[in-house]
Amino acid sequence: MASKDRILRLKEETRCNILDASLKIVKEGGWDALSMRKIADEIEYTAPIIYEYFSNKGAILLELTRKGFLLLAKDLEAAKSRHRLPAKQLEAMWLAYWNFAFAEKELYQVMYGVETSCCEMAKKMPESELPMDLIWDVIVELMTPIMAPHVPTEDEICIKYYTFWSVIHGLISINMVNRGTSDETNHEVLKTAISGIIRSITG
Amino acid sequence: MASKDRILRLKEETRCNILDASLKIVKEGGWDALSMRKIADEIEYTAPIIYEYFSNKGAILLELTRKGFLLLAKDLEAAKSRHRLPAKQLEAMWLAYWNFAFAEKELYQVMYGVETSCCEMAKKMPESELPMDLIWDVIVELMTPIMAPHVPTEDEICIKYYTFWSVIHGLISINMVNRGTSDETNHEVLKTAISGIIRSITG
DNA sequence: TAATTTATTTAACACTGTTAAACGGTACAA
DNA sequence: TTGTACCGTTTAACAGTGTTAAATAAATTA
Repeated sequence: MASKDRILRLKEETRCNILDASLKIVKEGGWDALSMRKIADEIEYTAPIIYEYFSNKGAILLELTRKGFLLLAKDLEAAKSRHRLPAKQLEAMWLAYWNFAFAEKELYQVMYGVETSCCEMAKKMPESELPMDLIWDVIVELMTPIMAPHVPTEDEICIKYYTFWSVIHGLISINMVNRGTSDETNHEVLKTAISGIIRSITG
Repeated sequence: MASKDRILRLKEETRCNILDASLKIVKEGGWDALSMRKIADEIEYTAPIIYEYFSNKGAILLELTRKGFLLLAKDLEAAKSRHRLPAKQLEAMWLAYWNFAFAEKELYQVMYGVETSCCEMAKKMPESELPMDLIWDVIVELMTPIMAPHVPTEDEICIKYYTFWSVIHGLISINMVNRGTSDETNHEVLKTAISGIIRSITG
């Protein structure tokens, strides 16, 4: 009877090994590098054995995604527990969110659909800077008369531009990946965010 | 000699056809559905001739990406030209950016690395709502004492949450696809954005 | 020890991107 | 006209992918 337990324990262990091996491969070579045969190699089995533990490759990704959400939630709770004031708690939690994204980059990618393999492309393409240049100019125009005769520095413009871009691109990707909220909420977020940043420039 | 021109014109046309066929396939079945053989089917050729026009599949994606940036730039310029005041121009341009993302969803995805195939996963996973719930609670706590005895509505909380989330997730994904800036700028954007939204709550 | 169940692998299928070789036809020189 | 060089195109193949069914090895049970 005890042998049954031992076997079950072993099965649970190799299941865990599969997940660990997967994450290891992804961390070494990105999500494109993850294949069933490579996982099998890593755990010193052949590929079909994996299907005894996961119905398909997607089930592995799903399990890693779940682990990611649990880990993130743990970090958020820890951050919250370090403060008493809600304002301080919020600040700490979003900072923890930020840190998690880069500490567990691969998990964050699969959790929220951030594709990095396409980044090589736009890097060597001058056209990719066109949108930024166009908006950059208008931000400069908006800042200059206010601060006259002080000319805004690169950094000052940069911060404003990335604040704009982040909130809008963020809302877009959230909606594309997860179907965020209602259209009304989206436009409310958009409008108040944009006018808020503009106000922060014009005083 | 004119036949040379005709041939060159035909070559340019099939090159264009390849790009059109690719975009058509992607719009019908997503980026995963795009394969060299399907493109060949669409233009009524066999796969290897595509390599006469593009060195590899990546070159096709790159060309579509370039088209996307040009199209977006055109939209931004058009939006700008419709206003005179820089503040109004900025507002219109970011709205145009937003509209472009959904009008040319597939192009936006490849331009900025937005992965949608993973969205099926997190949908049926209760853990994916854990982070939101944790932060949601703190936002409620932050809003309640201010508006007392008025209890904040679902919508009011939602707007604040998504504003937070958008700017932070946006900044994260922008940095992951390697279009980000310096660490100092990042943290400046983060800190000012977070404290700005908190101030917009606490008055 | 023999039979049966379980664990694991081998082989295969249908895909993928990509390349080399073969084929068909056209253009041009002898 | 014939031969040859070229060009466009296809066929065949390779290595890789996820996945499944069948064959085999190992362990357990009778």
